[in-house]
Amino acid sequence: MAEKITIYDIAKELNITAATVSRALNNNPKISPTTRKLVIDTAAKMNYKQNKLAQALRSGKSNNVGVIVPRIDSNFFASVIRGIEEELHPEGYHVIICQTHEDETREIENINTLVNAQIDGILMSISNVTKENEILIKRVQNKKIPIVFFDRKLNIDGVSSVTIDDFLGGYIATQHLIEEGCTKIAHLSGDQSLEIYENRFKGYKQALLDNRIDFNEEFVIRTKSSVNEGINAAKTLLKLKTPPDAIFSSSDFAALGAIQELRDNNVIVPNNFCVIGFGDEPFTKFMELSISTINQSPLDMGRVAAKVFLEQIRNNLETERKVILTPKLITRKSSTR
Amino acid sequence: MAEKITIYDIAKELNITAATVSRALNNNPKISPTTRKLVIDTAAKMNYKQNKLAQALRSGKSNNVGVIVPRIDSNFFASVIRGIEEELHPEGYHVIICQTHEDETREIENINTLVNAQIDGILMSISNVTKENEILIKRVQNKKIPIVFFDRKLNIDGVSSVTIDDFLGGYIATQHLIEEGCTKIAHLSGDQSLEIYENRFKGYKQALLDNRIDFNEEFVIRTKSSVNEGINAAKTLLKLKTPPDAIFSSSDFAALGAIQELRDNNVIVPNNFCVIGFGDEPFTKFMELSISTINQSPLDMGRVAAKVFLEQIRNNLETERKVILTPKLITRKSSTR
DNA sequence: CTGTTAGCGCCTTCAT
DNA sequence: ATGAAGGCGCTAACAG
Repeated sequence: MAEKITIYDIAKELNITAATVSRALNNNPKISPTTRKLVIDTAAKMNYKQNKLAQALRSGKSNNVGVIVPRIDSNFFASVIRGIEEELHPEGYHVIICQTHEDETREIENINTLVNAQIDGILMSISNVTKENEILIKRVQNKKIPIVFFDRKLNIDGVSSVTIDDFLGGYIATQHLIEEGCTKIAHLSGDQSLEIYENRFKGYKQALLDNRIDFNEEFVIRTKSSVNEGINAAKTLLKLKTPPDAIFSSSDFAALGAIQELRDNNVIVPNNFCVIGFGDEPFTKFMELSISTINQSPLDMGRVAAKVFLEQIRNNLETERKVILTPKLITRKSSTR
Repeated sequence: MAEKITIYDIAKELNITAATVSRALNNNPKISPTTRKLVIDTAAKMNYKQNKLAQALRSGKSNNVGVIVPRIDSNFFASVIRGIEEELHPEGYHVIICQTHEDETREIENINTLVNAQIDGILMSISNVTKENEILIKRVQNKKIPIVFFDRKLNIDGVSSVTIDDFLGGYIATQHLIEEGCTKIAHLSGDQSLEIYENRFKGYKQALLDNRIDFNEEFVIRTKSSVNEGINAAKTLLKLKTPPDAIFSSSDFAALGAIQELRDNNVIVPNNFCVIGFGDEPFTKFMELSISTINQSPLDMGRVAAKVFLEQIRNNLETERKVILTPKLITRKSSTR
């Protein structure tokens, strides 16, 4: 009862050949309706299940795609993956998850093992911008394996990507703070070798410029995306001789930390100090002092990335697509007076 | 340059046979060191990559495991998956993600497609308790495919599981509220056909009993795990002629909703009303009025589930394991006076 | 130590 | 409309 049933078993049962069984099962037009029905029925009766592995080896298509992210337990990446899975599942693809933990070696290793596993495509958010992984990715591209970047990308000709307009995100966040009356706006930035952080920073600067506000180098602090680093950044900022009156943080977590530190120093948010984050993490909405932020629609990002992948597969990678989604300003209490 | 290199190409290059190449590459002892080095070197030179698909078909081992969860974009499941991935990756396994969205049909379909894809095991959190999926799971079990349940399980002989002690979780949460001086404790429960919710409820009742507090049917409200349902539940509770003075919620989200509604009705938390949730979702810690909760150590749960799977594989499923992790009480502001 | 053979399960020419 | 044969890439059994 636990035996593996193959098309040969069905063939033997019906005194026909495996090829016929295969054809019947695959809706091949040149097969008699009688035989087809017979085959399908006995296949069901014998509880036959197609071995996808054999089919994959034969066809060169595994129906698996690899998704590489820094880590999966962040709401952003989990949501993107959800979008990818939901879009790809109906098309018969499985989603294989890999994490890099921002580690360059792991990133390279993940790409290699996915390729060896004969995945049909890679959707990834880059962790490290290095020559080495760029070379590797180009090599994968040469093997005609579609690659789609989402969020954090590398600029490579012919490689598609789905991102949001981070420049615009930085711009509207800053513009919003200015409209709320803030003039001394600090910026908590991430690693600017990653485009997303560079662009948010540029958007920030442009908004200042457009409003004739001087850019102040002291107001820009490099932080990781964590509550603690936000706390430290706020400490630094408060020590300045002319401290800022607002923060645009590239990370919701850092924004939260900053708010905590501000409050600990009796700075009243938002009355005396406005804060806006980036990412629309769930907690920003839940706080009593809800945190303004920029929404990146991760679910859509995943869906679109998946669609781009499907398009690539269907058009033989002829079309390179650089999709740019529009960030949405979410104004909440932390920046509204 | 983008050609697929196989062991035959290497064999031809060296005027030996593919079998020898295979042996050399697989560290087969009976091969001369000279040949081995030669093979390995030219393999590297030719940029040979093993085709895992062929190996999988040949060996009957795909080195893929399927993970089925209701959805991936919840911190709990994402963390479990992270744990699974981290434990299994070094062992050469890939993790395939499937979501059910609590839909019974999808759950069954996911199991089937994973089996067809020749995965080496299934780790899952059950979405629906039905005869149908129990039968299917037993059938998978008969095929000698290891199954490991985590968190939400089915009780099936020979199928391993990793859960937390939900009874204890419900008990210590309730006990804590009692120790804070609460006597009229309500309970927001999930779907009690799922063991986890049934057991949390039982733990709640036992704690009441042990403290000689009468159980009040009116105080138990069935909610889904959402902020809105928490709000509605609180509304209902506040309308009672003798409303409760505390809530033990099986869900952090419902707990949050309840707190919001309480505050909207000028009930002061925690002074006049204590609330404790379940799950230790990130936001519970971040709130200004941080929410007490029960931690389920999802990362460990994932790791242990993965270890149990590996054990099953290695021992030919001979050992059935029912691992029960200990929940941790996290007391925060919402329940501490 | 290495070559020969065969087969994992499937599908797709090429014949008939 | 169906059968025969071969191969996707790999490895294990059997020889020698």
